[in-house]
Amino acid sequence: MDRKEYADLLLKTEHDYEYYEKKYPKRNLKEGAIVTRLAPSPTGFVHLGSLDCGFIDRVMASQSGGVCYLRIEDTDTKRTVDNGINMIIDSLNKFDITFDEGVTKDGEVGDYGPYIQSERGDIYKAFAKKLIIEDKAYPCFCNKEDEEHIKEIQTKNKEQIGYYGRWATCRKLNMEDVIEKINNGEKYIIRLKSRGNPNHRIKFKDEIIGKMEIPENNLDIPIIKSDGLPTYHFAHAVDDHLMGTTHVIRGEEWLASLDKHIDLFNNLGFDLPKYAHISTLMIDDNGTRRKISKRKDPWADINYFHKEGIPNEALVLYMATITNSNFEIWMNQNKDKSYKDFEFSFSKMPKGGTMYDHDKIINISKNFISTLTALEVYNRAFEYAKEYDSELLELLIRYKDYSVAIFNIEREQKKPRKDIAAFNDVKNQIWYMYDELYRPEIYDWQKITDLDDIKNIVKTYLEKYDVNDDKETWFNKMKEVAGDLGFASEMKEYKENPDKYKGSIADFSTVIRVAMTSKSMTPDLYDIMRLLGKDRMLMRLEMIK
RNA sequence: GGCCUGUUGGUGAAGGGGUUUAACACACCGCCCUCUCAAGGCGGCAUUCACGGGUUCAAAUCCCGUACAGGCUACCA
Repeated sequence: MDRKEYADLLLKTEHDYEYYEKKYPKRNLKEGAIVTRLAPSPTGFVHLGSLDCGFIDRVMASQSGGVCYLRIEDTDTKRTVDNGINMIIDSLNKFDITFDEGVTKDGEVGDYGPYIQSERGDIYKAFAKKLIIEDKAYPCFCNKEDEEHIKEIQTKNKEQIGYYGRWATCRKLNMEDVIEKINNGEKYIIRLKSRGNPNHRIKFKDEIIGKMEIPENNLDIPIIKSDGLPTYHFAHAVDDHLMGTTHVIRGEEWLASLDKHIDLFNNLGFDLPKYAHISTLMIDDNGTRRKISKRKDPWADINYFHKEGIPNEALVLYMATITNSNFEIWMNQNKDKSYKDFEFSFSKMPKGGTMYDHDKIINISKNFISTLTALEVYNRAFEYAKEYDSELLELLIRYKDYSVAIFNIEREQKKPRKDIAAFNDVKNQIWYMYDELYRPEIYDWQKITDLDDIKNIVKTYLEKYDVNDDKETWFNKMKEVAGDLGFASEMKEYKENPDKYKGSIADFSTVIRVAMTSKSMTPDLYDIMRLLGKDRMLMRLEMIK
């Protein structure tokens, strides 16, 4: 039996690797264009880290005039979830991450498919066969127990752990042994026959981390599992070669397997793509840093931000901010531009580990919302309420114009109000504007706490108040009434002689503000009063008790 | 244990031999403006870049060691 027949016996394939090499031609790219890919597993949720990676894939491909495609890595059949693929596509789309090629909701786009790994079984096997024929791979019949046993001895002897060299017993099997075992129906996997020597060091340059040196791989890593599907490492080498990926952008946790990937690319005779290992998103957990996890950190799932009412755009801006530290400075100088106009670079991406900063996201969100028009805020609040707050939704529907007017207070101007940090905060900011939710409240920290005094102040003022007053008149009337009732109408006068007065104009207006809104912190009182109207204010006066 | 990576203020971080009396942002604290708050303006907030040694006229920046942190060490990705 020659090696070709031997390989055929080990792995049945429809085509050989030459067929696939021919089927997928080299890409025609313009100078400097890069090809990136996002390769998530359809496990039923999208990790914040995947979003970050997808953001970088998209942005780096776009700005170079290249291609960014979506590949689905579902070789772990135990973890794949129904509809997981659509979920990934939908989620990513919301964050402005779209793909030029690969898996879409209506089938696949592009010349390098299939883009779903579970549908590429024949391709992986064809390349594994190539390795077997060239004596660079071999079948292994060891089971879990055998490997555990090896590991135990290795640990005791303080030797390198793993399947390699003299420990790799199946490596020594000759063709006859193998054929006999197969005829006996024994299960097997295919392993790489590594010729690496860990005493040799490979010089390598990562696009982000820069120069580094790692020992050569000498482990006979599995490339085809017993279920016939490839391991991540093997699929990575075959796919990224065939699909023409120029830049493999992935999480830092993969850095440790780089030696294996280099070994694989060399043995397969493929050119090594460029690598960019992006730093892991970390969280400060009681003083120690750790990788964010979906179990412990709710925000690891990007749906969390939707529930919080944080706009997708804000999260994208946060991604941009942590991707290149100089982005934030640029953005502040180019407020009218899109993040897509910024030129991101690998060299400015963080090394090591990026701290997840929720305060920063809130701040970005607050600034972003402040740039929206009143109607946009209304629409977004509406969408949010539709899912999470039926009480607010009802009010927004019943009083649409009124609500838009509320959102418009101090909004559409050069320096807009920045009170809404996220849409889950909307009700907390404006509830008192709706009679349905309004509850009167008087606070003991107020300068004036006597109920009769308060009622008298509000009543006297409301008698003079006219909804049609312009702002200046409005304020002059307030000063006038304040003066009549023994308050200082000018702050300066009050500061000079505080004992002469019952309080300042500020104290006076606080009485009105609290009596009308039951809050001490509100937007512009003039606008609020115009929206409430005299009748409703008189009603609120009656409610004081 | 082994291998890889990192360590700059309250926080995220910029800076990779002299232009750093260490950028910027967030947070915090003052003051100003002001009908309140928010916003805005002004100012404060690291005598110092984990520690020890070395190279150099000169180090946060280069080299070595130590400590600490993280990642990987699956027929998971």
